[in-house]
Amino acid sequence: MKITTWNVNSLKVRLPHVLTWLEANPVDALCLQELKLTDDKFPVAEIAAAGYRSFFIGQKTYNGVAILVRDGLEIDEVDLIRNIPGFDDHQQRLIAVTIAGVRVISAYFPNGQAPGTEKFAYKLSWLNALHDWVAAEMQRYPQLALTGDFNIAPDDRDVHDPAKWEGQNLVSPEERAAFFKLIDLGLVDSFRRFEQAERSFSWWDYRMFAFRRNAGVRIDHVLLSPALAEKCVGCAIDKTPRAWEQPSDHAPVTADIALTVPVDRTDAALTPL
DNA sequence: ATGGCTTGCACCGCAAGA
Repeated sequence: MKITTWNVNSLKVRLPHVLTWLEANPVDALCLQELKLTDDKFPVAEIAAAGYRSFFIGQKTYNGVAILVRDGLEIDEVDLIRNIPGFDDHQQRLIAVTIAGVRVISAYFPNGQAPGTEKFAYKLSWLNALHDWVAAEMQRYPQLALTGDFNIAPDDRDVHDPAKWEGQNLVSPEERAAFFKLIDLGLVDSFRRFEQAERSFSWWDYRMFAFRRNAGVRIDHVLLSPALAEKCVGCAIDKTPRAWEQPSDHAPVTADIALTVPVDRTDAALTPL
């Protein structure tokens, strides 16, 4: 089972990239963030034509998350969750669906702007609510993947210039503490389970030729519960779509889990090559 | 040096992202 997270920075603009990428990378679940569109504008038909079912929660201009699920995979519709239960939030930042018994969460963590700001306080309270909800979810679903744009670079290795970034948004001690509080639940950063190239990042600023200089940060993550982590055989950042024309500023991150997911053959479209 | 791009919205400049 392959699970990918990708902040697309407007699904309207990036739909061609998503479809092209999916054709080359037919993952089981594609978690998207920053849709920046209302639900009535979600491209359900185009994504269905590509062989995927869409689960989403959007809003105008900002935020919005989705999970695209490959046709034929078994989904529990009953426990579809939109946003963090009990956390009063008008920003659409989280969706969860259970795919063949695997709880998959697509989350767009608040950016936070800068430590000390109101947005930063919102980020920390959102992180706190997420923690408590995920803790409960892990009891219900031993196989759980928390994916998304975390807007947190957990380690200095995840920052192109740690000295320059020290104490700033995305790397502050408070944000990193919240990240490791999630890790303390037993979640595993799948990317770090494997040997990776130095200076591996998932986001590069549009400005100052940041991608060309590889001046990035690793803020997009796939965290896995112990039951999934022990079956995880790889995790990789795909930089190729970041080099396409009019790209998202984020790259997709894919975890490969050695799990055979039951496929409903009557439903699965066997598309000719 | 808070600039530097990109997006959406709304109206020709702004907020927000990270």
